[in-house]
Amino acid sequence: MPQRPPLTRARVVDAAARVADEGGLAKVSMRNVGRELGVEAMSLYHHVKDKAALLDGLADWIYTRIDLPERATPWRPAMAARAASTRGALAAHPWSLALVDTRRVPGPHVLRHNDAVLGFLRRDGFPLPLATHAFSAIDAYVYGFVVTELNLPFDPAGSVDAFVDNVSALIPAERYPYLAELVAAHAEERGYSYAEEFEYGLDLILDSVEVRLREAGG
Amino acid sequence: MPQRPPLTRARVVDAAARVADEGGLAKVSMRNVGRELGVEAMSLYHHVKDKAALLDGLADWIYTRIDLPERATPWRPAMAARAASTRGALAAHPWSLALVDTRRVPGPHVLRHNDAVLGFLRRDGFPLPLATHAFSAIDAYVYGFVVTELNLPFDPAGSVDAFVDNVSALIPAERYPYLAELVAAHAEERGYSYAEEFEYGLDLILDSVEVRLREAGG
DNA sequence: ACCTGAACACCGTTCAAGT
DNA sequence: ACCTGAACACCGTTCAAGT
Repeated sequence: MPQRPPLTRARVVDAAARVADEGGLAKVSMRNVGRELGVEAMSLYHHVKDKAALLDGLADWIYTRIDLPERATPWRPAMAARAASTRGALAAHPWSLALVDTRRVPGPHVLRHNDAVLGFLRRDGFPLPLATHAFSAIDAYVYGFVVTELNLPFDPAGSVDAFVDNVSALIPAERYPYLAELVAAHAEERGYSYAEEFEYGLDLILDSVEVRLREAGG
Repeated sequence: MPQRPPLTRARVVDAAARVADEGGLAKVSMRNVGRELGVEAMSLYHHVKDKAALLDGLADWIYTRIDLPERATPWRPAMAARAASTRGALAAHPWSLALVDTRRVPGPHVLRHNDAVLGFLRRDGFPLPLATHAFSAIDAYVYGFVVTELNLPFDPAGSVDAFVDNVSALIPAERYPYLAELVAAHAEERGYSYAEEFEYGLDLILDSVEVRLREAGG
């Protein structure tokens, strides 16, 4: 009786995702992923060509965590929901962004996702060029937002007090007057939320897309 | 007589940038950076705390390559120029994006840059909230655009023919009809340029920002 | 076909030792 | 104060050997 199910490429990639979730991308080594599966590192080479292929697998894996747009929804809330889902998945697995950066061969889940989004817009009346532009702009914005979000010098879910302490130590007002003004304003307002910031920027894009769609007679 | 100038933190970071430019981020090891400077790896530890600090230095270094907005320019072309300069710097040093992802402590050049941009908008009539929103949205878009640009399965500077060959092999039309349609359209048009795509998306954001600025009485 | 152990050429980092 | 060499605990990957 086999103590463990046989290795497959999918099981190897899943294990790598678990290792990355626990210890970050730096901990994803052939040896560590092997250990996660109760197997020697060298066994993995029967299922992935090399470590680069394993990372390609991880880059595709994250797309299994992103919802596809639902057929019945109008395009604007559908795109907003997709953007939120993408942001959530990338933020929940912070290692994934670094991979999206560097992988050059899109995996099957990436292709399926992109095809679905494009199809959704086309069936909802977008001319092909506008669908392309909108898709490209929204995706760029979402990726970039998560980059800056993960890169914040404070925990966005944390308290405003901690935020102020943390940042004002880094930002002397004499040297960076406008950044200091910004920090002070946020400290006063107390309601600053990065989630709101996300939606504000997304609406800037979607507003313009809506104008262009009307101009195109959609 | 000293054969080489004494090590400094700045010289160490410059050397690391050279190593990254030549061989990618993976080649940036303490040993390789040491070799670039004609010095043992262990000597670097007198100038940077550890490898993480060296990477922090690299993440700040890229901002020395990005132009600050010029005082006399109106906000819209100034923001467009800054976006283009940022995109150019990140694309010219592809390793830099992966670092912006993961570093949590902004360096002095990052702070100076952000302060300058914010100040530019404020002096040009932007209320603080709108300046913040615009800055955040533009930066997210630029970062994310470069992510997808570097991630393209073809060389954006290459020929359209190569692009079509490359992509259509990856994208069977039966499985990905909308992606296939997109590829076919681009192949026909022949003029597709990722530079135009960049500006189209940026204009989506800037158009909306302009509307908001007028509403705010700017 | 699938898994393994030893081996090779690398890592980051420590430490005691040199100047 | 600054640089070094040896050492330690890691890497990815190869290869010949096992089942």
